[in-house]
Amino acid sequence: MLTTERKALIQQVLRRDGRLIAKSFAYELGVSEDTIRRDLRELAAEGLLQRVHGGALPASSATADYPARQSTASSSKALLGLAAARLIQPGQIVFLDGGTTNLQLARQLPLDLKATIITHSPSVAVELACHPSVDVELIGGRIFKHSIVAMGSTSAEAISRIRADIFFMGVTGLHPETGATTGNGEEAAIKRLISRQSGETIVLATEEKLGAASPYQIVPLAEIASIIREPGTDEKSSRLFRSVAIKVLQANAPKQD
Amino acid sequence: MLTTERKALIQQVLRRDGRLIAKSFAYELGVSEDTIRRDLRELAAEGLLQRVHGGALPASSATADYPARQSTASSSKALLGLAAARLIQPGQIVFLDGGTTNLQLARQLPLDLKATIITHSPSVAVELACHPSVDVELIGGRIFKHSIVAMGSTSAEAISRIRADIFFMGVTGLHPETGATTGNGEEAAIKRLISRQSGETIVLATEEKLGAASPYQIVPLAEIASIIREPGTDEKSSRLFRSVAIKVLQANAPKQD
DNA sequence: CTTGACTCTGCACGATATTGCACGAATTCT
DNA sequence: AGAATTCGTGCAATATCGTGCAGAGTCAAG
Repeated sequence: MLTTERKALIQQVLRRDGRLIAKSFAYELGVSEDTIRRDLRELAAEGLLQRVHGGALPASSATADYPARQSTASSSKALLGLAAARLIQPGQIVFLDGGTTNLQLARQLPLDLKATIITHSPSVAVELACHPSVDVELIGGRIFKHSIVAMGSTSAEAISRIRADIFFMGVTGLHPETGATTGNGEEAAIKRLISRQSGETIVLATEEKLGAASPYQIVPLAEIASIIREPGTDEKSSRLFRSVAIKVLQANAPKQD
Repeated sequence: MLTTERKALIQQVLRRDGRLIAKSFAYELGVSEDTIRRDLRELAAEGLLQRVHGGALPASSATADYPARQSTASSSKALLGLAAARLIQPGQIVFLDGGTTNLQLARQLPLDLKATIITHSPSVAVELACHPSVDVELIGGRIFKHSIVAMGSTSAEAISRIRADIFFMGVTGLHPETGATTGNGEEAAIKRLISRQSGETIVLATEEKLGAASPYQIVPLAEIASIIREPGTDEKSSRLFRSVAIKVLQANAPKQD
């Protein structure tokens, strides 16, 4: 049994079961617990999993991660959402990605907007169900619990039959060289597909995502039409993106209206 | 059971139910109350929940949202949901209809249940996204805003490719002569389709629906396997349904556990 | 072919974490 | 007020962890 092989297996088990018990896994593989523990320690050092007493959990498991992010839904995301919502023209077909920022966008849609919103996020669909005039088209598929969106072949097929005018894409990183990135390979593939089915792709980027990079590339920067950033973001990075012909729009500071 | 995992579970239950009883949760997990109390204390120290006598509540922010959910979830629907959740065997494929009663059902699924839940209700999908062990398959389609479920030809096509073991169907009327009925023709058609793709169809009926009829028939009584009714419902009507070979199960009255 | 450097693995052992129980204090219910 | 829970702490048993160390295997240079 190769070390690398074993480590791959560990990550596979984590993805499958969402947990790994050091003791039982060692027995299963016929190696000592020490070896497994060593593997776990090393993988944890690389940030590939979360080491806990007794075994390991996925790095950013569905168990702890999403709700934590949910609570970070700050007012800046609402501002981004509002700025994005204003870009939508009546009658357009808009694809809304999952994630808290896009959920904010859904919440900010003008109540008199007539448009078709397509989404693979059940949360966004629920949010829009009480909007009086937009049509909502839900993409089905297997629910990916980490980010609560539909994924898999069913989703991909449904998406491939649709052409949207705008895609508001959620990312976890946006970097001049690595482009738009996210933390999951399959997720990246789905986003890429949606992006290519859409007239233009717009990224809503909170400050911490600008200049950051995650493991999986969705698309290179060239395929992104615009970036909407928070007010107060460092102007330097914006210039960097503008230099590759991307529009960088700044969300307005809060105003009394 | 890893300690970290258990703590994550505690927070999940808190988000799901809005509260946690130390004693019953300890029993549910098969650990001592001391262990749970210790966890609660530690989580409280991190500000992740609010410790109260007998158990815990979500950390302040979410507390406000609990009474809201509590009110929409009348206790009788929760009871119906619980009774229904117990009918699901591990490994089964279950189709969950939309509606508040089925949302309750989703909320009541045992945390250790391994099954596949299919639904065309984004609300149910969101609710189940934080369930640790069920797979969730979302049916896409145009969102019908009145009942917040996906409908239309896309949904019908996706449904027709699936065979489920059980279908928990929401209805607005259940009458010995008109059968199961609902208020919208297209909705009735979709429910009928799901019912015919499923091994058995089970209706969760709150008291006001028994003996009532709505404009559109979904299926005749003969195609319904069981009805789950609230405790305290008039026994006469149950006999009527039993006479056409339908099992009528009664949800248990609340018990102290 | 031999030697030496290197890696991987399993074992030993002290350190640390977790758990369940006991018991008195605090809280809630009646 | 009195009974019944629930709570918190101390404690002992057990499980798990991390580290140092030695043997086995690998590989490349000599």
